Amino acid sequence: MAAIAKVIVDVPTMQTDQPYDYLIPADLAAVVKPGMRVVVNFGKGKREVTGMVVDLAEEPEFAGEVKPIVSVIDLAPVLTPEMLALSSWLATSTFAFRITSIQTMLPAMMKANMEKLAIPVAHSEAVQAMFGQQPALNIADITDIVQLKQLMALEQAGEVETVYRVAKKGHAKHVIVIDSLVTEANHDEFLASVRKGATKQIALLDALLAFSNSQKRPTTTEVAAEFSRAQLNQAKAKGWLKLTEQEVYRNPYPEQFPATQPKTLTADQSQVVDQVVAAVSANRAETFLLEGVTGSGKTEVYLQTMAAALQAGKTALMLVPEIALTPQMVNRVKGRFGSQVAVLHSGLSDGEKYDEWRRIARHEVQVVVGARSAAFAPLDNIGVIIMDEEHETSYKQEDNPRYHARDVLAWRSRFHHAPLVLGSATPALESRARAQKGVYTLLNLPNRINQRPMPKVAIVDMRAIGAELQGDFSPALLQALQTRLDRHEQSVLLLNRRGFSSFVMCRDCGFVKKCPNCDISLTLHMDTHRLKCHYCGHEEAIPTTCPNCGSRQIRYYGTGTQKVETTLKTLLPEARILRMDVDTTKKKGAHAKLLKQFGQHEADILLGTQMIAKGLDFPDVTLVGVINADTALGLPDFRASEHTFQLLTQVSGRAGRADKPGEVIIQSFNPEHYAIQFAQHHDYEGFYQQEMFLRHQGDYPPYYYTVKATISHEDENEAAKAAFSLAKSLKSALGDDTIMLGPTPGSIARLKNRYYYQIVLKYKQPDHLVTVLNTLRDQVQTSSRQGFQISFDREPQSFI
DNA sequence: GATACGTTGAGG
DNA sequence: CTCAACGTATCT
Repeated sequence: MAAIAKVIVDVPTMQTDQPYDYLIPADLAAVVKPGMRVVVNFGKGKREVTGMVVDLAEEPEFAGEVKPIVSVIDLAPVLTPEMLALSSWLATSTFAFRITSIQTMLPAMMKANMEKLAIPVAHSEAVQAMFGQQPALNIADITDIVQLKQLMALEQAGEVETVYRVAKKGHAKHVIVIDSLVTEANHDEFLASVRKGATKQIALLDALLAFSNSQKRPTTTEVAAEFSRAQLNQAKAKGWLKLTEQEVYRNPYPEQFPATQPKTLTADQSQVVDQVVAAVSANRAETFLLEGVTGSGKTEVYLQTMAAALQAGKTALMLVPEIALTPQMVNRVKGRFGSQVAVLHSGLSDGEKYDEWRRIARHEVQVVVGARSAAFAPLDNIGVIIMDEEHETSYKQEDNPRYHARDVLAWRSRFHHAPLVLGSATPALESRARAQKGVYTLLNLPNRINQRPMPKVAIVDMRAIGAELQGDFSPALLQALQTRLDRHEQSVLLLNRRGFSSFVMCRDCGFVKKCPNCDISLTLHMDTHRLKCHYCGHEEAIPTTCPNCGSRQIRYYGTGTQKVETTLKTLLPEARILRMDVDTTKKKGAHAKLLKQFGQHEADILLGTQMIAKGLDFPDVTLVGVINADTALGLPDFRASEHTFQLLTQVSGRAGRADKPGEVIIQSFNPEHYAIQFAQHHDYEGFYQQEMFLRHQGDYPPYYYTVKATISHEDENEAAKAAFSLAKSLKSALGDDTIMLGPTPGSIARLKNRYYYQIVLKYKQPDHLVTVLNTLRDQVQTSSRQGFQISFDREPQSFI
């Protein structure tokens, strides 16, 4: 029997990011297993922390005193061996702490809260006055400063002790079910025992009789409006009913879903399904890139491959971007697989997430659909993994651990020997390039279902309009909107909010000032009134006239949805407008509600930001307008063209999904830009070729991997010095094939009184770099003074 | 992250 | 000399 447990403690710092040896007490010997959370003493004081058992051993590795485990939190492991291994890989590959990785795999509700308690040890008068009958005081609850000071004095005097304890949170939800014992036979007998005029009791008896007759077992909460708990308890004492406590799952989707039948596949679709299913049957961890135009029936392909995995007695995991996880989407999956489905996304409450998580862990479901974090769904025996809209940037987590869901899924695909399907109409360049190299198997769905044509895309040159421009609307777009209003058809208007007001553009010629060294747009800094390059640190004054055409119309560019809505209301007073942006969708369920309203034709125009580009399918939408296609193009981001192309293609696919032909109007200051040109012709492959050429020229991904190192300190000089010394060490440790940019000050150079500097590395050999960065990080931490924070972000989404 | 324990420096 | 204030090594 193992005597030692290797425990990762919940203290997320660099120095404690390693397993600690703890003695397993004899009475817990048979209980403690890897994957269980435990409570241990850590450090010198009486401090309890939670930890995760990651391994067992016969003998301690640590030479010093080994403390015993205080208690176990779980009765069964909450992490499978797979998840423990995954957490270890995640920590090293993202430079995150092991405990942080572990915590992202568990539902938020399982994160234990610590409470700091004051416990009396003497019985003095002062202690009596402070505590009264209470055995302990929770220090966090004490708001009175005077009381707090008294308590501190008592601790000094040794009359009070402070202790850290792990506070267990409420976990499973329980309901109390009412079993009626009232029958036709005994109803009158019970009635006779009740005092005359006791209307409530008589009503309760009648209700109970009704429950018996209809075989209903209501819960106490369901009848709370009519009968209080006190009344029910009394009735229980009289033998009218039985109360039983029952654990329930919170059901976030209580409605019944209309069952959907598998659709007949087109020849293209069957070919794709056959290839993936072959990999499922062969237990082959093959990665497929499914490139399918909007409307080509990718979802049906997903559903049928998942069905095949289930048929083989396996499970299926499907990731969808948060904003695409609409009720429409969920209905479709639940309709096909019914109660075998668990749904995980950020819209659920912590309790709901916990319950869905447990249903998965207990093997009660075979299919999981969810957003990014669902990549860690505790599914066993996975047969197929699907990632829809694989190019979506929301798959990358922007705080620690900075993982990309695609990498996590690839890991799990290898672990389970199950195929991974990456699907998109506009794959990320990295993915498409891997398919080119044969790392991924490329699958194509080039045609729309029912041979529907792609919508016609018109581009309006905003530079040529001048005085006829009304707000942000060209005459052509206004005219098209008016036509839809007359025909009682609907329109979708996209306002590209990316890069709002962060750069300077000429209103006359569309010129955007670029960095002379990096060929990347300069970012506007309002604090210093200068333009800066976030790659190399180049800086210059804001021009007053356009360097290209001499116009004075060069200014900050940007527009908000609210402003557009106001102009639109004056231009088209009879139009009913629905605005969808971060402001109007903040509340839970607001997103779904707005879409439903629009689906029921309660508005003529849906105006919104990127979020309207996905997951909506309305037959009456025949016009899609893009108010400003260019905003993202001005961003200091080498992926700007890619994102613009993806967004325009995506939103174009929203027009004319039914029998009515669709029209797309794109307003642009750069109509000849290749991203806009290729989007106009729905030409992903053309865009891919062109963009790859430019990436090659600029030494950008996918030709190079990238990593962003950020170093910060309270003192600006220290931060700068550390950044430059880090740069120096990097230069000597890395080969000539690594390109280093910076150090430059962070875009928000000061944040929470800390100064940030960053270095961007472009490199070819990922394994070597990970090793170098990991050792360097440890060196910086130990050899130099404290006060530094250093973090690495692999394949960052933003370089500013 | 929290703690005990070291080193400093002002006040007596 | 005392004590608090600050810095820092350590946690199994």
